[in-house]
Amino acid sequence: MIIRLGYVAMAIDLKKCSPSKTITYKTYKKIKDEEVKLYKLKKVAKQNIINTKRILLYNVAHNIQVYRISSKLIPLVTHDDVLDWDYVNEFKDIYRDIKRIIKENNLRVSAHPDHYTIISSPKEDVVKSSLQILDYHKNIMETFGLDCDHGKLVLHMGGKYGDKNKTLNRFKEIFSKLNPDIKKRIILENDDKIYGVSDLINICEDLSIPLVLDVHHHWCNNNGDNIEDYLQRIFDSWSKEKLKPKIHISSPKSETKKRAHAEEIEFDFFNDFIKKAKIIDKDFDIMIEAKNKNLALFNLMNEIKKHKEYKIINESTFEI
DNA sequence: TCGTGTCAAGATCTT
DNA sequence: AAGATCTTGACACGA
Repeated sequence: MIIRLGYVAMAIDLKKCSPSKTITYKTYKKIKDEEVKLYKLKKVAKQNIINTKRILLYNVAHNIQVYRISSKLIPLVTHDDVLDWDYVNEFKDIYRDIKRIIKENNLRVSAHPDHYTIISSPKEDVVKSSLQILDYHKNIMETFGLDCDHGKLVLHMGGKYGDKNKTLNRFKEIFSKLNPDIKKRIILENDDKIYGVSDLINICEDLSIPLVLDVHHHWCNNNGDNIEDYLQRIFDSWSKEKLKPKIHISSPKSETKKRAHAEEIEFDFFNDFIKKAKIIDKDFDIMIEAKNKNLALFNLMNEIKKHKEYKIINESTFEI
């Protein structure tokens, strides 16, 4: 069983390389001149995209193939009353480089629209803005040269709104009406409070949506279910599209802050899951969601090295 | 330049 | 009905 590790958004040891810089909405609104507004937006966006390219090159240098881009590449793009500009055609040359890096190195690049993107909300305006956010992410995936099979968008189900089943049905209805270019990209992740694996697996099977298992979320919110009873179905939810499954992992921050993400990945927590996945014995990828980002990935690999049953393949990949 | 408070978002819990 | 809380990296601003 071969497993690759990846990380989210930032490479901590790359200095001055944030892909998530922004201007606050409040500050933006204070600017009077339209040209100045546009200049600011473009300047920040360009830097974020260039930094994303730098991070991708860093990943290639460190043999990391699994990566999630920042959800804030283009500042304020999802605000309704912020100037509309052509962020797709503006930086064609940088996108071309990024496309090439991804393709030549066969990188698995995904995106996770922030948790305010909720298409199952009963509020029409929340759904409307969520669709705009999804459209933006689809555009970015396209500029990065990632088609529907490769550039996936991770979403959560959303709130409870008093009735889980009604919410699930609303999701189904809106999902069925989505633009196919967006619909085919959506994958669903279990959350840490409301929708657990057992809530999502049926709808994922019904609608052919891959289920992204978040091991930490399942630990927080599991309805008494053991993950080993669901793993086969979870992995199978990716098979229809012939995709390698991907899961998320993080460690609880502390006894009192169980849901928050810790700086690092605790080996025992990780190892415990790997042992359960070994029963299925299918290759998959793991997205590390730790505060220390790529450094947590390296530190985890260092821990893994100490254990005989793991065979190290490169800086981010091992076999068990 | 440093540290501290503020910012964005939606849902839900608390007052 | 209004406010606090959750979450996150980074802005904004005063010292």
